[in-house]
Amino acid sequence: MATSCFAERLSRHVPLSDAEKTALARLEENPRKIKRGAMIQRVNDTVTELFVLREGRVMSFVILPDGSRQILRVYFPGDFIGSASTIYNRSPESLVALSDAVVCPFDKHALRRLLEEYPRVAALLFLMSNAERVSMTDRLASLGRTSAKARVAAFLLDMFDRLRVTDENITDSFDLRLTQEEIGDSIGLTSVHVNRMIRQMEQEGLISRSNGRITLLDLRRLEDIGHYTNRHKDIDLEWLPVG
Amino acid sequence: MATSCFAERLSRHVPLSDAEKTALARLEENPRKIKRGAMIQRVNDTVTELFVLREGRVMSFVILPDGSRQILRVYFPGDFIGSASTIYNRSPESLVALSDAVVCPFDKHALRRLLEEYPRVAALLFLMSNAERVSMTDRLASLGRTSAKARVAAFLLDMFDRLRVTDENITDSFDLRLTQEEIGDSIGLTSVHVNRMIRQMEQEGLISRSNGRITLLDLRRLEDIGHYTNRHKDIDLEWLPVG
DNA sequence: CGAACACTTGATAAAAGTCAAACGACGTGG
DNA sequence: CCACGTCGTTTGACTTTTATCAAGTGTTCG
Repeated sequence: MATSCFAERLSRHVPLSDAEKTALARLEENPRKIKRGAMIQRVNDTVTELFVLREGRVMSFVILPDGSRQILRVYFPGDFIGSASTIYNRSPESLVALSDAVVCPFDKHALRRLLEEYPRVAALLFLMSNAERVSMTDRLASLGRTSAKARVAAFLLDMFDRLRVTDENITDSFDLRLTQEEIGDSIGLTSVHVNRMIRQMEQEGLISRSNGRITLLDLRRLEDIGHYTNRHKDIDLEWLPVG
Repeated sequence: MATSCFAERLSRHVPLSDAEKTALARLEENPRKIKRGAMIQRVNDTVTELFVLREGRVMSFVILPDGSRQILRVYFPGDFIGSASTIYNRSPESLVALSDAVVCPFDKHALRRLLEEYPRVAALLFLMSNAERVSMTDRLASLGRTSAKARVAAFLLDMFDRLRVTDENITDSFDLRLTQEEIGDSIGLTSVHVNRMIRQMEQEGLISRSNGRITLLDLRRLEDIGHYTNRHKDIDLEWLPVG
């Protein structure tokens, strides 16, 4: 059976049958290498493809008329990208590789056939979609109602916990590999202010940095400052149809 | 066949078979009247129910430790509420009725059975979930990267277009039925500042008000100010499995 | 080596928040 | 039926937060 990044991710939550795994692996039959900074999808493009991200990092974002950018989500290996194009003709967001990456594009009709044949996978994707929605609402509350420092703390914790889902080795430090400008564009701040907040948190002993690697020194206090809740702990897939 | 608010909404996008309509109607077998201000679901409650909103308005929100509130979404009749509880044991958000309302609660296992029996409905729900996600990202960009005035404009347009999906009569005015504080809590502003923006937009001839009813006088300019895109126009459900 | 890029820091400006008070509408109970 | 209380809106004075601008300091990579 072909390896599948996506199946591997999903099977962390719930056991998959071999048939399901094989079907999911078919989505990743066409890996494509992408250079850092390359555009994978442009806003308003007519889109018929979705992607599984196999390696590297990708972001989705929009550019407003005044030139400012809002990063909507940072994707990690195993993530499913571009579900918006199942329902809209034109892409509501752009996709750019944040690092050299490998993405596996597949036609949206391939996804449809998958959902028809494997109702359990369909339900699982529905659930993942709902989880992503909750993740969005968490960030919405962060942007709408918390201070700059709280947003930075929450953002770091979110990246940390998402990376930890797939990488067992992470205990208290991780490579963020985002510029301070990119962090700012994710949480609605300028790079200058992000810098001030990071610096302040470093001085307070909340985090430390060495060449791009971030260490979270006081998780408890960071969670408190960021009003952060780790949602991954509460996931319950008992709801899914039985295999 | 029993009437179903939800089926009616979905069939605006795509034709449903009678069997599908009947199945959807079963979700609404237990209508429950709710008084304005009543709590339907509390954050962190163990939840096993989802809802279809039949009449009135409901909001989902979170309260941060400092007491401030972020409204996550305002729901209108025909909306499907609480999909987060399919995947989380404890509700990540609270639900309160903004007006007297009628909601139809159903067990989350009833949803699962529906998805198993009607794969097309499953796909449709997946799509609706993706549409809601895009709606969230639009608001994220609004909160993260636009001015107070832009946020108010975008918010009004969003409510306007969402109400128009189900109410043919709306041409340029609508009953918002939200306090300025609620608007502020939706878009990350204080009620005082919302008031100033609304007042300013009124003086500039962008909108007008009379006892709670809002008239959008210059849609073009409002869309421009709010960097607003009406997503409803671009929906394409050709992707769905054939009936 | 040098150009490009990211980070850092200070001075100043703009946007939005806070506090406080008054106004108006509405509904309810005496 | 009117007085009063509650709730939402409006307005002004002042404060805080964050953005903007500008100039410097690394760092990396061709």
